[in-house]
Amino acid sequence: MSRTIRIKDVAEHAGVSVTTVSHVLNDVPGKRINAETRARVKASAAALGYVPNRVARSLRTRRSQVLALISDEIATTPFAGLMILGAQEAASKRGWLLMLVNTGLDPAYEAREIQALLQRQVDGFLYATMYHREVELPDELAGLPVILLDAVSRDPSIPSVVPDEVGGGRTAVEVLLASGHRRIAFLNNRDDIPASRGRLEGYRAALEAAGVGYHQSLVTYDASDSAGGYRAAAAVLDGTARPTALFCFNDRMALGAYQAAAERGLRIPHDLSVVGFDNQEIIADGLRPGLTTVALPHYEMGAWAVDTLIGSIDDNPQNDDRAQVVLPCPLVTRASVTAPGQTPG
Amino acid sequence: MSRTIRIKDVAEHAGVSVTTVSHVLNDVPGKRINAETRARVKASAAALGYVPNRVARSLRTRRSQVLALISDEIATTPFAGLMILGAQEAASKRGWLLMLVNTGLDPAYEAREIQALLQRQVDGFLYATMYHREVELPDELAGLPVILLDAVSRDPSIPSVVPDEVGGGRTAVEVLLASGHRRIAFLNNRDDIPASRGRLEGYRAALEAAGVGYHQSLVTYDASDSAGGYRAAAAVLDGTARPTALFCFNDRMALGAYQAAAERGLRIPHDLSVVGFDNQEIIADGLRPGLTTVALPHYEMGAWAVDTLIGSIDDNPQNDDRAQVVLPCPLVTRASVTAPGQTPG
DNA sequence: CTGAAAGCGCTTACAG
DNA sequence: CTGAAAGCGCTTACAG
Repeated sequence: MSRTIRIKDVAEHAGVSVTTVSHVLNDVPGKRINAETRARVKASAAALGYVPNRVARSLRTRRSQVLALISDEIATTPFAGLMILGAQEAASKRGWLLMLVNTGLDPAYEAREIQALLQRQVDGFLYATMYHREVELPDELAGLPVILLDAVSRDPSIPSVVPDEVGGGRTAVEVLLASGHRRIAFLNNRDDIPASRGRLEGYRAALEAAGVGYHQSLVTYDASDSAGGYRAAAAVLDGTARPTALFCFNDRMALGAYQAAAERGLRIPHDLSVVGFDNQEIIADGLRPGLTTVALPHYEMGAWAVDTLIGSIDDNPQNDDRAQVVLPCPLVTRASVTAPGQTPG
Repeated sequence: MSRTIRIKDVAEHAGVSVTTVSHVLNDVPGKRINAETRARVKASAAALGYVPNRVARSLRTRRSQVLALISDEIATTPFAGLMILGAQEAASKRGWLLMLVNTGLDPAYEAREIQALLQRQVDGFLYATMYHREVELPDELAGLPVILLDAVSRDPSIPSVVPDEVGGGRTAVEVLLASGHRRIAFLNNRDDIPASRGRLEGYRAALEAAGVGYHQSLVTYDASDSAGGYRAAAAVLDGTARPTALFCFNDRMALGAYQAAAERGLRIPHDLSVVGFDNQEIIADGLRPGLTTVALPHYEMGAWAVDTLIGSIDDNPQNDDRAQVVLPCPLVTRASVTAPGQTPG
């Protein structure tokens, strides 16, 4: 283990002061430094293998250049990865680092974790939930730089980014309408959450815009998993006026709907078109035929949150960017949608 | 913003020296401090809302109490969450924090990220891959405290933790054998990776231990996704001597196998038993019937790696714990296995 | 049992 | 264009 090289060592090696070394290595603006000196300092730093000690710098500047991502349940959804990845890459691009903390929905534990983060002089916080939820910001975070990620607060002054559920619902139904479907069932999630409310609103809006009547009997509510989708699809498929297409609250429900359709000898997409939501590759790509679905902008939300958060920390403490932002949910076309058959049930 | 409280403020408030404050707040062992003084210091710290500055402490002690988790592709598998969660919770339990970094399999980028971590004085590294792989430790990490997570090095001196693929394969086949199956096909992954080699070895070992002959014709190789499973299952199911049970390399292949079985009018488990691998809830729980499968110990590997890494950092620099460790893959029983039918094909 | 003081490795007014 | 020096908030020999 070679002993660690300090800025002082570089200064001595280059025959300049530590001030000068600091200035050139940090490219401090407004400091006019002789080109030859500058080159010499850089050469010395390289020769000695100098690695700046950022914790010393942090102590002095009171800035750590690290962000904390606090999430309720990192592991419960496969989406976590994309959101974290978006945040991490955005941070990395700007030379920031990301700490990760999981609260497990326990407020006392959460408070302790935030305390630990604060002790490390973390500069800002991403408060994330693993599905679009309404949350209250924990007291410990009040007044600090924070952005809600895939979550929204009732307090509109707290910046947040969430998916455009309404737009996504519209998109899903529009692709079905465009293929000629008129009897489109919506297999909704029975939980009263932003996603179920928003997607239903999008469903209605799309129908209305196309001049297609809205029928309550075509909307069912069940658990947002495969079993729920199976039950909901069975109910709607066995009803009196069978729909020609299904818009499923999410891909897991679509998985169940595929099973219900198969049991009834209905072939997708010829006998029944299906659109999902979430774009969970493992399902949407794994199903036969591939599931046309609406993607959630997890990567984009993570990246947006970090960019905005760093911006508000770097630029001005009170940034005007702070707002409740909504990101679009794009359609991912696979093979589960086609025109309705000649002889609808 | 109230101005920040330093240890000096606590000392003045309590009427003692900063040395004493530091000693009582850190419970420095071997320091006998008057109980009354101790109480007074604690009361002052609480009254002032003192929050120790860990970066100052880090600068002084050269220890950050933060670990870095470097992974190749955080977002590519749904497992990432559990491994990260295991690592994060283990770290948190000991008062450590976790930084997260993604390399995207780009060595130049990886080198830069490691550099950034080093500048922050990170104490140790978890080098993780998102599926069990053989890796070479990047040069930048050589000589530093590091543990390979779900990855193994050819260099046995580099500690690592991976799943027991062989044991998992055995377990999967044993449950089938115990139900009375003798013609068990193995739908293997065609990639030459530790998982495919290990699970095949487990398959053979289980057959041999049961006195059941190994037939090459019952082992197929295909892509490790749903389409691959579909093709592999179709091939084996349409063959001359149809198996009564399928052991699938992973749950995604099992998903494809379910589809192939359904198309052939084969009911699971009555006409065909199926065992998967990975325990991807979204598939294993979403399928009808639920898929009996073998779980990968992602949470446990993450926690083990952190515990061991912190242990080796805290205790002795050169710990004897360093070894290549293998963790068991437990069976998760659902509903896809039963005794073979009276009239096997 | 308690304290004065050095020092961790930086940045940054300030001076020249 | 360059440098001497203070100070960020801690910990820790060392002394008493």
